Amino acid sequence: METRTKHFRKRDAILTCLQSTDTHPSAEWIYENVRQEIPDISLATVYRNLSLFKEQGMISSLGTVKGIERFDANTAPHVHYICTSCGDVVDLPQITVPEEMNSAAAHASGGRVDCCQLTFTGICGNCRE
Amino acid sequence: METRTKHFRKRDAILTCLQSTDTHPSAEWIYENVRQEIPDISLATVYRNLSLFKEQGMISSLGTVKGIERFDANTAPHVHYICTSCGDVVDLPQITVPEEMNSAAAHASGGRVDCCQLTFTGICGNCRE
DNA sequence: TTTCCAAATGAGAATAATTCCTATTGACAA
DNA sequence: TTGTCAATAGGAATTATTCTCATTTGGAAA
Repeated sequence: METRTKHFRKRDAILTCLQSTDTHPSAEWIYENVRQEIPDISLATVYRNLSLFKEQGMISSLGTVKGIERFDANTAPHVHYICTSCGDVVDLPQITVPEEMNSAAAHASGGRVDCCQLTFTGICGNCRE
Repeated sequence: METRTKHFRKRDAILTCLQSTDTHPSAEWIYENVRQEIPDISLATVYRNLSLFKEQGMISSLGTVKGIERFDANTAPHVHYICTSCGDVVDLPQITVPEEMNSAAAHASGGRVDCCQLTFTGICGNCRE
């Protein structure tokens, strides 16, 4: 654990919170959680720092689920399963996108490929009862 | 071309507009385009019918690009390339997700898989100059 | 034709996620 | 202590999308 001054306590708390969950949370969720330890944190700070982290490539975003952006501390390429009923997101580490698909995509698009997202959607086991 | 009564002229125009482009447009874009032929159409009608079409499975949504939802008349599974600079979306029909990945995802998640989305992001040829 | 009904719509208000603005605070250097 | 600058809180502003409701429309019954 690096020695950070009080100046960054909140910023660190936001990152730590995201890193310590596998729920791919929203900004609001992170806000509520960090608030448990740091009651005077502001939602704007959460948004500000999340977009800062994202810019720096320290975290990634899954895009929006039901209109709300979801974040992920895992920046390595991996596959997601999203339940369209409850909105839960889980990783599917068993499945990987073959490397040659990336170069195929770069070739086919004529552009540079920075990232690849494979997402399955459906109804999860819980929601089907 | 099915015989629809005049009652559905605007609804049809929205669907036709989406079907006649490969730009994966936003609601706003569709609104502006349909407005060329039908000046008194309202943005609410565009949103209303797009979500109706989506519910009925007649169209699909790519999710949001830069915070704006993008639609697609092609409901068959296919791969997209999104430029993070200009926001353009193109299809990559050359690339397909092997069928066995779907069943693997269903098995790994323990849920039902309804759809699978593979999206590559990067900087397109135009934006790199 | 005239009347009636339900679906479709327009216009603008309402909502909600996200971003912006400004005054304040903490850390550090001079 | 004083000056500076980054980080922040709090709330206002923004903006895509949805909602409300009065109105229009086309079609079918009378």
